[in-house]
Amino acid sequence: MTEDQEEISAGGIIQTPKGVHDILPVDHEYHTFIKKVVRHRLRQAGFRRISTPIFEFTELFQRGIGADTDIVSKEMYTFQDKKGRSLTLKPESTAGVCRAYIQNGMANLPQPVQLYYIEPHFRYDRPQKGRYRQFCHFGFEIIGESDAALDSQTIYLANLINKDLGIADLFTIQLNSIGTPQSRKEYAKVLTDFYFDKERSLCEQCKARLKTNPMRLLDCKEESCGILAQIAPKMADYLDEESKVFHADLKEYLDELGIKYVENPNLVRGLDYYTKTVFEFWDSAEGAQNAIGGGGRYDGLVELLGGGPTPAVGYAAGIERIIANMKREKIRVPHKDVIHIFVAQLGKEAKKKCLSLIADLREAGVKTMGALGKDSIKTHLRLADKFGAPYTIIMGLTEVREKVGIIRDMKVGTQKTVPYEKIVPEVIKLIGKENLDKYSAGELLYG
RNA sequence: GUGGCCGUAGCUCAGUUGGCAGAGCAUCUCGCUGUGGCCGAGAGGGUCGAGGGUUCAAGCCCCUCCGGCCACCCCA
Repeated sequence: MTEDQEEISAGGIIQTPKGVHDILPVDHEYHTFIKKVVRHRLRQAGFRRISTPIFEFTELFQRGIGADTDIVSKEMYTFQDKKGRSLTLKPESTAGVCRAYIQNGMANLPQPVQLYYIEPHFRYDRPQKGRYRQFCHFGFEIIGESDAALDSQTIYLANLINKDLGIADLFTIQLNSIGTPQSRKEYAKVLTDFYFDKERSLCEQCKARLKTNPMRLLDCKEESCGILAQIAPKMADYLDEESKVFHADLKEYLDELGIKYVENPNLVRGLDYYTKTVFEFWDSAEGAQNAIGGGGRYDGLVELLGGGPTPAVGYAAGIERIIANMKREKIRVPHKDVIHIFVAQLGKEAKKKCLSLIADLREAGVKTMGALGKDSIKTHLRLADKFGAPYTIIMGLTEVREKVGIIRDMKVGTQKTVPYEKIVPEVIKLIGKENLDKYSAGELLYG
């Protein structure tokens, strides 16, 4: 097969590349609903929305996420622009949000700065259900203040959103503290020393991890590695005093909020920038470690990216995974993609009359469809039925001549003739004022 | 990146030891020229994921690739 053909699998028909897909109208019902919940809950809590660019300089992610992490070392979509600069499609948003915080001088805003985002992200990974090369994350960040109460708020909000989505009970909150960078460095050294003469018993991957990120050895699933992890020195014993107090405070606040969590001393997280608090929402099913969301504190990131010392905490979750879970639980979401009325017409004069009638109905907030390209009453009624319209307006030459219209109740099959100018008010009465789709963007302000 | 299962119409799937590519649903048309659903008749829609090989003959056997799913890895 030639290179050209590799990306095109079916005789000239171009398909989507591996791991990406269309979001069709039925899936947008979920996306829209989830975004609505996220926006609502975060707006209530004083967060404001931010969008960072889809691509950034590669260095942002290398520095921010960590060059040795899986994300950076093997999962990024990196390319060069025409001037040879290395750019990367964003694999996550926290680094970009911190860059934006610095670049836009947000340190001069009242602290902490609370931001949220709903954005597409990209990772070159082997696809599976709920795991795609382009995926949508929502997330939020509290930047500029350090207090365990903020961490508790972050976890609370994440859990609250899950509750609104009907999936909170499916997930267990895994919680850990990985300490300050200093204490982590010390602990990493202790671990490295512990494993020094045991390297032969480790799996190939762990041998490599030992040099890059020794804490990763703790959650390896290989049997021999697992046994060693059991007797390895514990992070908790090497936590600095500050982190210990911070973690104890956080647990106190979570208890106060009535949030259940599981302490997981082996929870590490794949991104380098975390400090102290780390947490993930894990599938409660036995043995499952699939996460729909995770986050933690990253007090060093802003400084690492060239800003001043700025503590921060945040959370992010995958929308496709949330949808997969909602579907598995047979949770359906309300949506407004239903029409109120179908306008059926016969003959050119009627069609002309219907054009303004359709416009008037829509202006009044009645969701209206017509089949302007077809010319048979039978076809029109059949379409009205297929679209599930509760009412159909029928206009023919007779009605145009008599300046009336027929309103047909599709469920009962009865119909009545009303004067043309009474059609809109009559329809509104039938649909119910409260069900109208009135669009208002709010008053514009000038000057 | 490693291993396994899978790929036939828009959807769900039959297709026998290799022998003319099928069904149900959906779509469109007609029966019914201005009245939907039900019913009946008909039509369109496929290079059987792609390419190559074996064979008189391949949806079926062999190889490669593409794609989906699952387990790793990792994460959201």
